Amino acid sequence: MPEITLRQLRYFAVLSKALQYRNAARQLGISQPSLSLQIAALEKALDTRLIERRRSGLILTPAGRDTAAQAERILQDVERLSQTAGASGNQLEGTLRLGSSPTIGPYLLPRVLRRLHQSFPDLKLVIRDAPPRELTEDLLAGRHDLILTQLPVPRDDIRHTFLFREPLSLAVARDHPLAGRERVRPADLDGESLLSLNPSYTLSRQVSHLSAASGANLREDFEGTSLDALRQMVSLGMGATLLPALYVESEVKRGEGDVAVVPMQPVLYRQAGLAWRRSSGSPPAFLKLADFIRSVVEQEFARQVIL
Amino acid sequence: MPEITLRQLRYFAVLSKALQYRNAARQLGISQPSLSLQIAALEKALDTRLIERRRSGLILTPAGRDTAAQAERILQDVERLSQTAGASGNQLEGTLRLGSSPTIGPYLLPRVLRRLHQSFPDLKLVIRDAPPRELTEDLLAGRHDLILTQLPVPRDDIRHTFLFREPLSLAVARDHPLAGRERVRPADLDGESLLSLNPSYTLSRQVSHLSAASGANLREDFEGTSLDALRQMVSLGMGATLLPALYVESEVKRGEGDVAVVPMQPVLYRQAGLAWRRSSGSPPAFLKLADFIRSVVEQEFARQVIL
DNA sequence: GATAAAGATAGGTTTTACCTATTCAATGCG
DNA sequence: CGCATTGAATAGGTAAAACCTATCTTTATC
Repeated sequence: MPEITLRQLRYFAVLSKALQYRNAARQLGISQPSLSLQIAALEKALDTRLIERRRSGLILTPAGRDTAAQAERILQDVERLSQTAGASGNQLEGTLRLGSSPTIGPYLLPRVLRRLHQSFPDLKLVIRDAPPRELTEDLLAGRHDLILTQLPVPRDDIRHTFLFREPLSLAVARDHPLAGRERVRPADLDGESLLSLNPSYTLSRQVSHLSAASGANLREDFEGTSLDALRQMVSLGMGATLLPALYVESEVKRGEGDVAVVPMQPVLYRQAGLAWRRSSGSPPAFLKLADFIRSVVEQEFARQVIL
Repeated sequence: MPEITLRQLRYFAVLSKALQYRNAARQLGISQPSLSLQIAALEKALDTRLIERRRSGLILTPAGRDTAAQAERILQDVERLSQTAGASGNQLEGTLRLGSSPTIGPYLLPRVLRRLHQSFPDLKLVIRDAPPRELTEDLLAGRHDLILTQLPVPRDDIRHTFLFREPLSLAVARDHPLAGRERVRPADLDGESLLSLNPSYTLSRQVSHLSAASGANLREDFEGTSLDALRQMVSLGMGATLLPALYVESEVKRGEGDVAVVPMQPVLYRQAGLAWRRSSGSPPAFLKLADFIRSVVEQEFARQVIL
C-alpha cells in the first residue's frame, strides 16, 4: 500500500479549488500529466475516488470534499510547523524547561514570570526546583533545557551566562549581640555557631569559607534543605548564617519579627547565572531569556543586587 | 527552500521516541544513513536544530520537542484521513448533500433523519429543497450529491433507484358534493375544476392527465408552488386537486378541518426515488442510504405507501 | 461527422531516497 | 594514556519516484 505524501495533498488542495487539471497544474508550476499522476496516486493510496472526471469541469465526490477539507487543515498545520519551529530556536516561543535552584528561583522567578508572560505570551516555561547537584545532572540528561543556578558551575560540558551578583548578609536571632550592629566583620564571628544548607548547595561552601576565615564553628549536625528552614533555626538562636539579598527582600524584611540581618564587611557575594549544555549550542532564545531576566532584575531588584 | 515531507515527519516522530538513530532506523526498516539524511533534510527545511547529537543518547532541542509533538498530530490527522476517506465512499459517513423535492422531502425526511442520525452518527446530510427542474440542474452541476425526487427522471446522465410508490388522492373542499364519497372515478370529475402545481413538478403532469382523461377543467390561472398553498386553494372551494399520501398523512388528516380527501378509483400513484449523476458511479453509500430510506418507509408509512 | 478541449497514457530524463562501505568522534576500559 | 568499541556522519553508487514532452482518447460543440 503506497503512502500518502504531502505533495499529493498539496496538489489535491489546489485542484479541489481550481476544478480543472490544466489550471491547477499551471498554478502549481508543473505539467498536467504530473498532476494527473499524483492525484491518481492519492486516490489509490486512499482507495477512494475523489473526483468525478467530466470534460466540462470536475466535481468532487463526497469523499473528495471531506478529503480536501482535511488536507487543507493538514497543510496549514505543516505550514504552522515550519513557521514556529524556525522561530522557536531564535525567538522566545514554545516550551522551555527551566530547572531552578531552591535558593534563587522562588525569590526571583515570580516577578520574572509575570513580565515574561506579558512580553512573550507564546513562551511556556516548565519550572522544576531541585538542589544544584541534581539540577546539573538533569540538565545533562536532557531533562532541562537550561537551569537557573548559582555560579560557578564546575563542569566544562556546561555553558553559562552571568545574571547578577547578590550580597550575602549575616542573619542572627533578634536578641543576638550582633543584631544591632551596622556591619559585621569576619573576626566578630569568632566563637559563634554557623548554620548551613546541605553541602550540595554552593551557598554552603561560602558558609564553610566564612567559618574557616573567622574562627566560627560550623554546625555539622544541622544541614538545612531550604532557606526558610535555615531562618527558622536562626530565629531559635541555634546560630547565625548567610542569607542572600533576594531572600531577605522577599521573606525576612517584611516579617521584621524573628531574625535580624546585618551586612558583612567586607561584603560577601554570590553569583547567579543561567546555564545550559554545551552541546545545545547557545540558542538565541537562551540568551534572550538571560537578557530578559537581567532587565527584570535591574527594574525590580536594583537596590538589592548588582548586575 | 526544500519542502517538508511527511516521510521526514514520520521518521522524526520515531526518532524522537527512540532517541537513537540506529534503533529508530531499524524500527523504520531503513538504514541508519538514510535516516540521518532525512532528519538533516528536515532540519534544513525548518532551518532549526531539532536534535543535540551526543554519543550517549540524543536530546531533543526545545524546538525539536515542539516539532515532534506537532508532527505526531499531523501524522495522526493523515492517518485519520486515510481511514475516513476510504470509508466515506463505502460507509454512510462524512457529508452528503441531498437535494429534495418540496413535495416529498418535508413529509418524508423528518422521520428518516431522526433514525439516520441514530444509526449513522458520523453521517451529515446537507439538505436543500428546490423544484425538480432546479434539482436536476444542481445535481448535474455538482451542487448536490444526490436528490430525492419524483420518478421518472428523464435525463440519461442521471441514475436513480426506486424508493416507494405513493397513492394520490383527490382533495376537495369539505362542502363539495364529492366530499362524502367512498371513492371517486375519473368520470365523476367531469366539469370540475382541477388545481395544480407549477408545471416543473412531475405531479402537475399527473393532474393534467387526469383532467384530460376525465373532462375536468385544468385551471391554468393558478399554479401552486407548494402543496400547502394548493390545499388552501382547495379549502376555499376553488377546485379539486391530487395530493400525495405522505402529505395527507402529515398535514391534512390531523387538521380534519378544511379539506376532504377521497381515494381515486382506479388508484393513482406517483413514484419517489433517489437519483445521482451517472458520472459519480453508484457509490455503495448512495445505495445504503436508499435502503435505509426504504426501511424507514416500511416501518413508519406502511399503511400510506407501497414499496 | 469534423473540430476543439481536456484528461489519460507512454516513453524518457532528472531528482530523490536508499543502500553499502567508510570515516570520524566520543566513550569506556585495560 | 592508549586502544577498542560504539554510533553518527559522509561518500559513492543504484533503484525508485517525479517530472517532462509527445501522443492518445474521450466528449462536447458546431
